[in-house]
Amino acid sequence: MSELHLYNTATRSLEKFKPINPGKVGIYLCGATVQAPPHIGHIRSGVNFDILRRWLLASNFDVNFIRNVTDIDDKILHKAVHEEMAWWAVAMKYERAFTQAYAALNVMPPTYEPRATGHITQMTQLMQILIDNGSAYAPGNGDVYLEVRKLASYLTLSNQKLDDLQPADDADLTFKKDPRDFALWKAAKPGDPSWPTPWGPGRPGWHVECSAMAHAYLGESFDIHGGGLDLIFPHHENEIAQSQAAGWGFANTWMHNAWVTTSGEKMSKSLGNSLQVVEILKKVRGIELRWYLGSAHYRSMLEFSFEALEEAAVNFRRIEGFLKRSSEVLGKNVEPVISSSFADAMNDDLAVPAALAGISESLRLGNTALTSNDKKGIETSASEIRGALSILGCDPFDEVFATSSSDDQSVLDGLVALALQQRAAARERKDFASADAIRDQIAALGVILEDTPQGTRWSLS
RNA sequence: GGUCGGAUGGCCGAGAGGCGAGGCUCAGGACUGCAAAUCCUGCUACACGGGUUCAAAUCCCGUUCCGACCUCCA
Repeated sequence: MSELHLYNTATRSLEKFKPINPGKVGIYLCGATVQAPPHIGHIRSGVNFDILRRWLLASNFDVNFIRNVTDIDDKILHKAVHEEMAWWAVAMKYERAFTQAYAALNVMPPTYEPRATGHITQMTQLMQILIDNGSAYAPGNGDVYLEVRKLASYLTLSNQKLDDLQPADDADLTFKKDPRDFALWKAAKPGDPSWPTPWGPGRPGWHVECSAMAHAYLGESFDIHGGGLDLIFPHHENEIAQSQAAGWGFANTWMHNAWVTTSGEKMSKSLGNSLQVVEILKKVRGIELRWYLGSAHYRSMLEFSFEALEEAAVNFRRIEGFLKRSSEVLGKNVEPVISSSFADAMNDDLAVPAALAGISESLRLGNTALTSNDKKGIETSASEIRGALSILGCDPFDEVFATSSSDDQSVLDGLVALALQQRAAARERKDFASADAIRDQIAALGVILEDTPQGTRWSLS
């Protein structure tokens, strides 16, 4: 069996994964800043790292998965004014939207989901450490800044040089020692929410919450830190700066998922090209959207189109159809099995596309076995496919995807069976006109029939 | 200006010196009362120009085009 290798952004290379504590993995994923409903780019990140998590679990690791919610920032405050709601109501509204989207796509709830506003104490402690050791300064206006020029290793993740950065146009040097120093803490402005600190009332800057919360739940050093590519700079760079200036080792492996793009461009609200998860879910099921988002390699840009989405959905239904037919023929749901080819692909930096090629092969063999009623062959293929789908979070037998209640189901089963008896009788007497009429009529109601050597099977369209 | 990524068949999407990834579409065939489903066969691509090599989509040099980040971003 191969061993897990992951691409580490920090070293720009594929590395063999070595957990700090044998058998355990600590992961921190930058979750949502809850200031708008999630679009499919946000949820792709959730899906990609959920696949990582499921693979680690399947590889017998004990996974501590922390995904934060940043529930206080400039945009949330702006949105609160715009929507005429309290800032905390805005944050909760969109946090729920994210939670619903994660659930619809079968993204496992994190081990813990810390909110920034619940960790002001930890942030204050971190800032105190940084001020005490001279890494940060409070110039007296209520802000606290990190002095980036003092850090020898600053910008190593993004491989940039401090002097090459374009200084922000609006950098205010009244209090900052260097325009590139960033705010750990922002002094309270009238009307803004604030929390007391030794340096005055204020609210967190963007980056400090992740350092404080990662430390709180994962310790000074942990295994994997993840997020979108666009977080490399400044967010992750600044997290490293704060944490390492405090003397913490911080993350060993940095993983970044690529974006969902439209017309080659990153999704964003300002471009008007963002696609909300709730909108897409009107066209395909959650499991199908997940299949689509998870099917590309996590480090590759995924160029969104409705055609590609539909193609992925059709492809998934084909696999799903095989599993359902298999369970009918075998009279049971097969147990998931991880094939060695699937394991090899996943161990190679989560090479889902390569894994998918293996699923196609199993599907072909499985369908052939189904035709020849080779029960052993059916079970082997179905098990391997189900095993792969369970890691990808797309197992159609997973109870989270169950749609109708068993009561409704039994009524439906009975009614369709009645129609099938009528049609079978018509076919028996070679009255194909009547048989086809029955098929057409129930097709109009959304029930699709397929005649097989084992009899007629039906499914909802 | 600095940093990072990309360009692969009609479409989607892997690969990273040699063994035609895979899927979708399309065409033909098998099976079938018909349909559906399924299987089989066919469709041999790597932005451009040089170079290295027995061998290049892959490595090197150059070019074009596209995108991202540079303190709001998944």
